[in-house]
Amino acid sequence: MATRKSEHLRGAIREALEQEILTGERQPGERLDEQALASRFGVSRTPVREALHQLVATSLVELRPNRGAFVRQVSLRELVEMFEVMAELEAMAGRLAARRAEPAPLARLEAALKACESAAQSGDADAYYAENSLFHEAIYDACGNAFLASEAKRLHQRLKAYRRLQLRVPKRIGQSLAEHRLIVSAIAAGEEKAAERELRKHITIQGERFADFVSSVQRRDAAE
Amino acid sequence: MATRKSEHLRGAIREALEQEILTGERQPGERLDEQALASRFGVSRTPVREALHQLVATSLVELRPNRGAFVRQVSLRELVEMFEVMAELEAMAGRLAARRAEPAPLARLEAALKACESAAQSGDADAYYAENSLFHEAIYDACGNAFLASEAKRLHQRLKAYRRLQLRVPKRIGQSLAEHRLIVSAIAAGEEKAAERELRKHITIQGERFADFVSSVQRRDAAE
DNA sequence: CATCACGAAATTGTATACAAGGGCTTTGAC
DNA sequence: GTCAAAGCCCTTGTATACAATTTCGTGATG
Repeated sequence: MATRKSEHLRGAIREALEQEILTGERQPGERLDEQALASRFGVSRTPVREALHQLVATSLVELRPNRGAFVRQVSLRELVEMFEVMAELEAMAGRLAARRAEPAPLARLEAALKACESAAQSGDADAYYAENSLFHEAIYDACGNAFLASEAKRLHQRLKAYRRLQLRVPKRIGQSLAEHRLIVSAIAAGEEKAAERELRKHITIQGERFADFVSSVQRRDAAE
Repeated sequence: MATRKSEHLRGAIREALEQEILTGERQPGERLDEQALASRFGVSRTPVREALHQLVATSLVELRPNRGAFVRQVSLRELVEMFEVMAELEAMAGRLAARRAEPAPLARLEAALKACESAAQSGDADAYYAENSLFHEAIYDACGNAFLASEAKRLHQRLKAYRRLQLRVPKRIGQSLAEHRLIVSAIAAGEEKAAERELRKHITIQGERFADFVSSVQRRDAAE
């Protein structure tokens, strides 16, 4: 999409900070100095403050009163909990999509699956990662519940950075793709229970793989 | 709870506006003038703006660029969708609570049920409404997933104003209470499926009753 | 030598001042 | 008489200035 020329400053700043936090460029617990950010972006403190407040709303940033803004520390436990909720929302979306099974969203879903297959064949993990996101969004959009779709996208977005890590696991892409195929055929066939079950499994596996990965890396972390 | 003396202005303003919107004192679509609010609260525009932005994050207020803030118009369709998601989250919380079934949260849940019974006997709809909220929060807290609990509370809060309406329906309180009893016994017995099923039904009924009520009242509304 | 208190510096929170953008009204032309 | 365009006014968006609170440093005292 084209970059809107009249986009407000706080929007641009929010996106920039969001990116930095999600990519891990900004370490959890790091303090975000308003003045420093202002001079870095070449603006005053006002839009920076507004951007930080928006990030607080998305739980990426924590705001201690009269202390400043800090990159929020997300514990392993909380991440596992988030994946658990994500699995439930995805399963619900899949069930509803199977129940409705309207032609147009279904066609988009199958197109997204094909795109995943292409990306998988090319062996490009980043490409598969991108197509994977679009595939899941296609499921949300097919569920016929716009509110559920927006909530699912919100949570998906929050888990984005973490989800990316576990695609590095060998053979995970092929396995993920096989699961995608099962999901699509269940939805297309209108099999609610199968769609729900397969999607729940799909996300739960991601969560477990991720938890294993993180706990093996961050073993040094103190138990909070 | 005691009012914290050092509470920031934007917090107080946010709560005040939130209250006014949820109680319907502020009509949907109504414009919220920054300057007017500032002079009304005896502060400058800055904290008012920050409060409005926070309300945007909770979807209570819509912000049209360079146009100002408006009380968000929630369509009947969107409300039905929100109740559908609420039902799923509550069902999930109930299932997890039944699975874990730890003594302390269970005791709090049973206490909340007793409080509902007392309020129902007194015939005070508002009191039952308040205890009902606490009962549902007790379920969230018993699920052992803090993230799910916070998300459920957030959505519960957003549906608060609408939920309140349909308690006016005669005999609904007694029926609600009976459903609560079924839910608690299922959770206490560790029957995951029963807890999930009863909670889903409980919320779905609320949603349907509410939809009936609204559509009978707002029949004049133009289809958007 | 440690601990507590006072003070100064720095940072957030709020107020005010300025700029920019959009809507509404009025006026002119067809 | 109607439609369109331009200008004024009001509003939001941003910058700067001020106030209040917190933290860290320094010194004095037990």
